[in-house]
Amino acid sequence: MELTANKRDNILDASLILFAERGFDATTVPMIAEKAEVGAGTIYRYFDSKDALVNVLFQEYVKRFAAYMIKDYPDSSANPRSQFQHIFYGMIRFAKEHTNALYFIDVNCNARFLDDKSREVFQEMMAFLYSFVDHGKRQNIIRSLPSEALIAVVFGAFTRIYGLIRKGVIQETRELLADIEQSCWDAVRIHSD
Amino acid sequence: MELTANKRDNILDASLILFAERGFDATTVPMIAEKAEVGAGTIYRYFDSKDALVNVLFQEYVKRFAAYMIKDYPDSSANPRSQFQHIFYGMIRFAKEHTNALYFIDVNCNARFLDDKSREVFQEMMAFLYSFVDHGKRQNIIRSLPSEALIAVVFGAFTRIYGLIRKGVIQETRELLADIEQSCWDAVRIHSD
Amino acid sequence: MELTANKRDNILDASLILFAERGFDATTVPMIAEKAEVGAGTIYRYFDSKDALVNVLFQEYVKRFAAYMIKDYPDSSANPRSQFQHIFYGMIRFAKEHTNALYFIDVNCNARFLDDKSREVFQEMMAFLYSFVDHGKRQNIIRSLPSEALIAVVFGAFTRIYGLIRKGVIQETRELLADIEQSCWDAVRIHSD
Amino acid sequence: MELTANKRDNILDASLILFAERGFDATTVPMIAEKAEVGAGTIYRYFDSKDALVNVLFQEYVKRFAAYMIKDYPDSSANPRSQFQHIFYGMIRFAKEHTNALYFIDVNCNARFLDDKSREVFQEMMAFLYSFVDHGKRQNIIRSLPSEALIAVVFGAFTRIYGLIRKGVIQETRELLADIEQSCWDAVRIHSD
DNA sequence: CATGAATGAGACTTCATTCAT
DNA sequence: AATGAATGAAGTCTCATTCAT
Repeated sequence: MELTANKRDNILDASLILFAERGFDATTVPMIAEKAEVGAGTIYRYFDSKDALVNVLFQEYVKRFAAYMIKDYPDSSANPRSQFQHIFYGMIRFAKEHTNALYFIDVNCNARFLDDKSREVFQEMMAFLYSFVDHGKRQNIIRSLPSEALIAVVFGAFTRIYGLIRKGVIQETRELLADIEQSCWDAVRIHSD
Repeated sequence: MELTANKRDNILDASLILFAERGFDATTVPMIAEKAEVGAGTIYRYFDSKDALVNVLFQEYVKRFAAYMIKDYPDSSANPRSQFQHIFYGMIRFAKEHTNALYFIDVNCNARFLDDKSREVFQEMMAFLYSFVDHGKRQNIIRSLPSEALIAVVFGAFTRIYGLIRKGVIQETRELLADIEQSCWDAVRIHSD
Repeated sequence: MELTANKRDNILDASLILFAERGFDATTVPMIAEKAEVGAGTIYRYFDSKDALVNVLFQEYVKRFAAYMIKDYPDSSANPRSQFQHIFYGMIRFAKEHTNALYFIDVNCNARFLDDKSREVFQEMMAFLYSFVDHGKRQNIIRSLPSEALIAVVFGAFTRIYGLIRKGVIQETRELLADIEQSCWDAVRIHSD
Repeated sequence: MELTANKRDNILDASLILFAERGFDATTVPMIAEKAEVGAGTIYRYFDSKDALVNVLFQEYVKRFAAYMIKDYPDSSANPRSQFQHIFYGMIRFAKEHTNALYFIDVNCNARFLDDKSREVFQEMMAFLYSFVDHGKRQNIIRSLPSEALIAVVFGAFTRIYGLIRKGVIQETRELLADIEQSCWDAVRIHSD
């Protein structure tokens, strides 16, 4: 009868689009229901509350995002430049496939509606990035700024860029992405000149 | 009667703090009234609606932000490096004095509740940045990426950094800010090495 | 297949417990289904609606209650004292075997969800009690108060007592029940002293 | 502008009528609002929730009920007969002035929605009745049945009678009330014959 | 027959806005 | 001019009932 995999996924997909477009508070449960093509009550068969829904969504995508970056990550013997490239292209792949998700994570990673589990999952992902930055700093290849700041610079720049792509302001070409990658690397690395 | 400048400013100040802390939709008019120490009805003497209030707030701070960057801006004969520095330290001065405002502008610059006037004011500010970037690109000093992308990188990085400062994660020292400025410049400039 | 008599009885049993514990409006159909160990939809194979269910339940137990009192009832030549005793011990037997039912009937005998049939069945039972009271009043053995009032006194006292027993506040001993019976008889009979 | 004392009282009055007529769960907040002639939202200016409202109502009337019985209560040197009469006529006065309240207290004194405070207030009232019963039992004037049972008999009978009066089934005359009082006293006293 | 996922009407509650004071 | 009590539209969530399996 249903062509789509299942209703739970429809609800999550619809939520992601709406939360990214309008924000959590401006998105109503009936809006989600309509876009997911389910009854409003159905949402409560899959999620305890609107809050629970947004937390599940956050956790699922943060985990997936982490997976994109961690998969095939060069081991610690690799040089930070190639590690950075790996991470950055993982971010790009994730952003390409889940454009709204990246924006959603970025905007809401400090939201008051996130529960402990969500914060924990987010911190785990950040921990991975901290370890990369620390490694690069120890090798005198990455600037000796606070790790949080370095990550913020790259993450902030990257999500902004994908915001522009999402809105169609700029075109996502292989060349552009390579340039942005270089630009971000230049922002965090130590320059010899 | 009142010792404070006036009620209108109290309302704007209270709104800014709450909108930055909780977001527009999660902030209620009575919350604003309480923090502003006025009656809820009083807010409607100064602003037509909650929407009108947030638009006035947005416009006032965008204008002020622009003013910080534009004031004493080196003329077009100056080199892009010093222009960038001027702009960046203008952003820093604004962020120092109006921490919440910067975050508020950043998060809401695409919000659905902004009216035409707000979008226009924001675009005016952006236009100033475009002109700077274009100038630098013509001189082969700034990378030949889309201007929107270059601005996004700097703005994204900068607001993220101030988010961390606002939350107390990192300390705002003269040294840190200089390093961040250099980092952002390295992100947009063309490298000779 | 099933060891229990049948699903219809399971549903009625579960309903009785829940309606007595929580009341009709605070009992949900899924609650009944769970306690009856049937699917929620199954309830609608046996009863047209939640309202129909509660009416069937009410009617079945009122009829059974009446049967307990009427069975072996001393004929009209018997004296009212022994008739009263018969009725009272019928009530006790019913209450012992269907504690929840007595409370359920008592609380809901004027409920808005009862249909005409239920009211009729209840009135039939009351008619039997009226005839007993009238008989006793004609013999100057029962007080010349309105029959409704006399029945209310005994019924009110009795159900309250069984409420206490149900909750475990007092112990149901043969002696206590005899005392209560005497107490209730003293409430309705004419005293010679 | 308003002729009625105030809206809070209107809300409590309307609630009492509806809770008595339909029960707590079958009464909706808009129903209360309509009967109280206030907006639905107004109810929440005076009470935190529907639950809070019903608890306030319960406590207020239980306290008032206790006051009716306790006022001018004959001291412990008085005989139990006159004490009983005092209590009973206190109940009658309360029931006359607050017919719905008595029924409401009676039906809901074990309701799941009552909070600790409500149960406490109710127990305080019951404690007064226990002390009367115990006093009478010590003097061999009241039957040596559990105090809970004796109170239940009188309370059960009395509320049932007032239920009939409320519904207009029987007329509330001075004579009837005197007879009922005697009847209830006969139910609890020790008989010499 | 039996099930339980799905539904949507309607419940409780919040909050932007009005208006009598 | 300033207030805050009052409002009711609209939000989140529940649950009696249906129906495809």
